[in-house]
Amino acid sequence: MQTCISLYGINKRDMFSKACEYGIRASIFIATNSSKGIRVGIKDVAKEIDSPEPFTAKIMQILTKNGIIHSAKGVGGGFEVSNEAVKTIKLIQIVDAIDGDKIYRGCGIGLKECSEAHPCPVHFEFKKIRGLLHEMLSKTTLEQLASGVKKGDFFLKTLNLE
Amino acid sequence: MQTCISLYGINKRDMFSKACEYGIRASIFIATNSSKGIRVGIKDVAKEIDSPEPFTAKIMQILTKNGIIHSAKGVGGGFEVSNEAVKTIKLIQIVDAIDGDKIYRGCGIGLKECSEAHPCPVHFEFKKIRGLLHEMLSKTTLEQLASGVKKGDFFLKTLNLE
DNA sequence: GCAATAAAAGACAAATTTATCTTTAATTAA
DNA sequence: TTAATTAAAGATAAATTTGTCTTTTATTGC
Repeated sequence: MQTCISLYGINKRDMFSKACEYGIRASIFIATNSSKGIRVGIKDVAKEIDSPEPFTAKIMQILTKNGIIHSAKGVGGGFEVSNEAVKTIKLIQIVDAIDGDKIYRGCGIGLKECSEAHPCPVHFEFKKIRGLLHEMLSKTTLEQLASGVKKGDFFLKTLNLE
Repeated sequence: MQTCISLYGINKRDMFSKACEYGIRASIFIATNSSKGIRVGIKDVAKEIDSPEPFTAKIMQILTKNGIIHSAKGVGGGFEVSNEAVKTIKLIQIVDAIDGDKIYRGCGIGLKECSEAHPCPVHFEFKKIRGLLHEMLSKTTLEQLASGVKKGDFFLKTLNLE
């Protein structure tokens, strides 16, 4: 008979949604190719970032509508990020477009109204974390991330997929 | 005709799952009462933290199984946290039991393997955020949170629930 | 023991997120 | 102008998370 300690995570929750994770990885991959003047198709994207193709296509549509990436139909078409855009696009724009801003603005324990005047019990500690997250997302450009991948310092998928 | 900038969040995502938010709020509420020697029933809990009663009951079961709160059936029964437990139980135990540890351990953009040796593009920046989150969750005790609520410094629900 | 109380457990349903498939529209090249 | 290519759009399906309801089990007071 055991006292039953720790059943571990009924939910297996990441910081960002799957859609957002794919969106970030895809944007970076597209950016690395755009700098070489190469447009990439949805097949390449899904293959390179190890994501389900049709779902990834949907996310590409959202990113395109939000002006984060550009798409071209037809022969030789595909996705790209302009040389100017890659410098100005920030990670936060991708997150906002897919997961919204609650992760770095909302209350940690879900209160609709949570402020200095009416704080939840974790408000002041969470403020620091949200602040750091917000700062990081606002500062990081697609170019920074893409250049690291191009140099081979960073990776967009695991080598041995299980 | 408009260029269509920012559709905003196809997902509306919080830092923690609803289940986890309810679990934290409920635990704090129970703790504030236990310190006064009062057991609270599921009805009181749901009412006080403004959550759906049956769903909250499920979460209470998880917290009970994980030894975070204690439950007593029958007349005069309900939920409580012992005076010793309230001092030792950390926020991280509630998060682990419900959302698991990926939020403060997993890769920010969903790589199965992401480490110093094989880092994703946001690895080093995310490490700081995850670290701060982990530190905060590990340090914060139920007692700290409950005492703030008892003193009236912190709140577990909004005043005007539209 | 019996009734009342209250949580546990299990089955089920709704909503959201993730994933897939098919059809349509746009573009290019011949 | 036609065929090939490629993303967009729309419909649908599966999985997960959230939420509800009913039945069972344990405890208390009488």
